[in-house]
Amino acid sequence: MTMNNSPRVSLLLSQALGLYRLRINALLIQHNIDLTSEMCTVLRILWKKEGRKQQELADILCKDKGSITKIIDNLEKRELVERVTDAEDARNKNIVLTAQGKAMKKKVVPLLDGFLDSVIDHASQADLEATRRVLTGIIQKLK
Amino acid sequence: MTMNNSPRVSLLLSQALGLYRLRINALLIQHNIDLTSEMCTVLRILWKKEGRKQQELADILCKDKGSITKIIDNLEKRELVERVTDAEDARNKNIVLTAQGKAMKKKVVPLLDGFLDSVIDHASQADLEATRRVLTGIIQKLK
DNA sequence: GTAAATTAGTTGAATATTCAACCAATAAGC
DNA sequence: GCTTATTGGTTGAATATTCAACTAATTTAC
Repeated sequence: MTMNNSPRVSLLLSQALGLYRLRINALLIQHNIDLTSEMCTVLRILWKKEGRKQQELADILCKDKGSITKIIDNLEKRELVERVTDAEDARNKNIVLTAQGKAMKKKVVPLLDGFLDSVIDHASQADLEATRRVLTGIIQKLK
Repeated sequence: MTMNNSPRVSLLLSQALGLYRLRINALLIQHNIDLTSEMCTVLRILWKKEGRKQQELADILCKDKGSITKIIDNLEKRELVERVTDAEDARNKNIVLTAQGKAMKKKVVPLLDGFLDSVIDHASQADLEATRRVLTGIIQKLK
């Protein structure tokens, strides 16, 4: 008789992501940064390339556009980004960074990168590659 | 010069889990099952071993006890579980399944298991083991 | 044995998420 | 050129999540 006691990948995903959010939010509060894990994820995309429209952000993050509307609301409330209606196509709103939003990058990126690296420093490169391969496959399949 | 374009594991996690929830919720609606992905996760634990207390559920799922309170509220509203105050220690509430809650197992488990297996059927056993190893390590580290 | 500390659960506020319904702007079809 | 379809964004309802403050029950310390 063969036993399969491996926990479901989906369960591990849910546990790991929940803990990530928890620790990242605590880390941000600890450094007096008024942001959440999710707001940082959106900001990181904008820090790479500013002026993306909301639907692009939703596509990149595999989220509903309504979700993005509310995160942008919260970022705008903190005066880190602004919505700029596209001159070419007035349906689009391009999200641009304010000076404050740009300045935040220097504080947040090193902090989060350091943390995120430390979380996976126990794993071998081969295992990390396998993990990325599996997760990417899952994402492709579900998208 | 070496380039590292690997996406962050944390980002892949967030994308994959979001898509899982999306597809599972759609699958449940499609089969006229009035449950969410999260409710199923809690039910699956109870189907394995009934009568757990809320704090145990929170520990297993790495969630805040407030989260569990609300999921149990929703399961109770659907008359699938009941809170039974422990006779030994009146602080604990043991969550037991109703007849309906037990019956639901036959419908939900094969459906979800089939789906969850299909999502990872593209991956090799070795890659899946590596993925479980990495995720388990992350969970240990963050807990 | 009573006071203090701990543990289990609930509640309300803030954020996140999806969905469906909606509005506005643009694109396609005829 | 109009009508229709599509696309981008917002909104409100329902659920999920955490946190901090709270209540109630039990345990620990003296």
